[in-house]
Amino acid sequence: MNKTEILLIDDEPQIRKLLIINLESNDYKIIEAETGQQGILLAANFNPDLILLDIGLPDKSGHEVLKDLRTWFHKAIIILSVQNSEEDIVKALDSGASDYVTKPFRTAELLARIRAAIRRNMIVEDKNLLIFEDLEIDLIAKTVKKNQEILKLTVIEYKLLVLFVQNEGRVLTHQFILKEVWGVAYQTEVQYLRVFVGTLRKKIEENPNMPKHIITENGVGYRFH
Amino acid sequence: MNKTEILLIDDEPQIRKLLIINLESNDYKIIEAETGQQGILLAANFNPDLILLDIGLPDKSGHEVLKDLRTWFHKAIIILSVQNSEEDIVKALDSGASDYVTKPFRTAELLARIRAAIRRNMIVEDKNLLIFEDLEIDLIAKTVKKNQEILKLTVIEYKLLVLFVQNEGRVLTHQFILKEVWGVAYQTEVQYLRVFVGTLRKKIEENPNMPKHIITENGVGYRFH
DNA sequence: AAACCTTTTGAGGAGGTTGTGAAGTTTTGA
DNA sequence: TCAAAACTTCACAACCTCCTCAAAAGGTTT
Repeated sequence: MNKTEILLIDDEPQIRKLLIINLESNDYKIIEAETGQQGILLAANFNPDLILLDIGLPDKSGHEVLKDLRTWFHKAIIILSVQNSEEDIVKALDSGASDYVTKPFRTAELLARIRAAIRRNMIVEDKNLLIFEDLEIDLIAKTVKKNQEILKLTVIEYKLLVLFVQNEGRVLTHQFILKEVWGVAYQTEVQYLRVFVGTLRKKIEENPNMPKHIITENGVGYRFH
Repeated sequence: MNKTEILLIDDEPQIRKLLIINLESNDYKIIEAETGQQGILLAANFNPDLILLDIGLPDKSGHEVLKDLRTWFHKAIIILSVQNSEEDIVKALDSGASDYVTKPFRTAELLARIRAAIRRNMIVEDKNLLIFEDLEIDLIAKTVKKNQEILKLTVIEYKLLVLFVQNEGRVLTHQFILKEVWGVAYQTEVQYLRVFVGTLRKKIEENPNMPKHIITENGVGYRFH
């Protein structure tokens, strides 16, 4: 039988040790990471059932790691933190954290929250490889292929495409896209969007004049199909 | 528009009041229950998107209410409690609670946990589709299909159609439609409406001369069927 | 049935939106 | 550090949407 895998991202060895003892005795398989960078890498390789993420990491803010993971990792992520500030909790939950537990935590409660989070996982199937006819987007490897050939996309082009494919069929307003890709401060810069939709179409569309993937919704925004 | 509905089961009036003010200002619709029995009844009637359940209820232990609800209610249930005992938390989570928040709670955190729980609901939830014979309107994706083919509607045409379908069977006066679609200042511009009903019919009707969806109510307005 | 009012339909133009090439500016990577 | 790549900004042509007007068709009332 396959054990449930948990990826533990935390820089403090003593905390890791404590958690590993507890988790292993509850029949979980643990993968350890000391840094956010390493954590992201291991998450991609092992595709664990749950991630325990310490928000106070040395290399990268835990919040950034969380956002990064959430672009393609759809299973449970529980935040561990010495921070108990409301702001931090709200930020983490709104970035897609499944739960937020403050250190020092009570072991039985943490285990119960892990069980609850894993129970909810069941429903979510992960979709890390998205295929649309001639297009193939691998969210883990962060690569895009058109007819089996790898395309070279810039950072913004890639973000834009991921936003589109994750909202396939839905009409996305200019403002929404700008907010998601560039940030809240850029919500009025519709021209950026036009330029980048143009370059993206040139790369992903068979015939950029007659786009079949990125459809213009006049006066509103765009829709991906 | 459809607001997210939250069922609040708590016997303390002042807590209810506090929560209702906060939740309503965040655009949720609240249903109140004072007892567990009443809560179960209202949950069955309203099928809310989330339940906030006080574990310390007078009539029935909250744990029993939780178990009862979970036999058929599969959306989010967040436990509120003055109890902070680990045993209680573990018990609630293992009985199927989505989250456990101790009183006194911090409002922003509770709101974030509510958002997180509702976000997870979404995955299971079916989409908001309106179907009228050959017509299919997806209010979330903002797309309209006729015989499975996506139609290209302008902003005004779409607004007009949504207004019609949301008032199916009802006679809508010219003034009402103009007010809703164009704004209060346009209530006398009946001609706008006539022209747009014309273009909309061309797009959605099988035979625009013999419309079966948008029916003219002479001298009054239109009716959708 | 005639007169009057309401609705449908089509054409055309004003004004706004979109796409695109190219010129600046900043960032990235060797 | 420098060159290349990526991003931002601009200008303008092409396009689309909405409104206007007018004529024709359809309904209602006397």
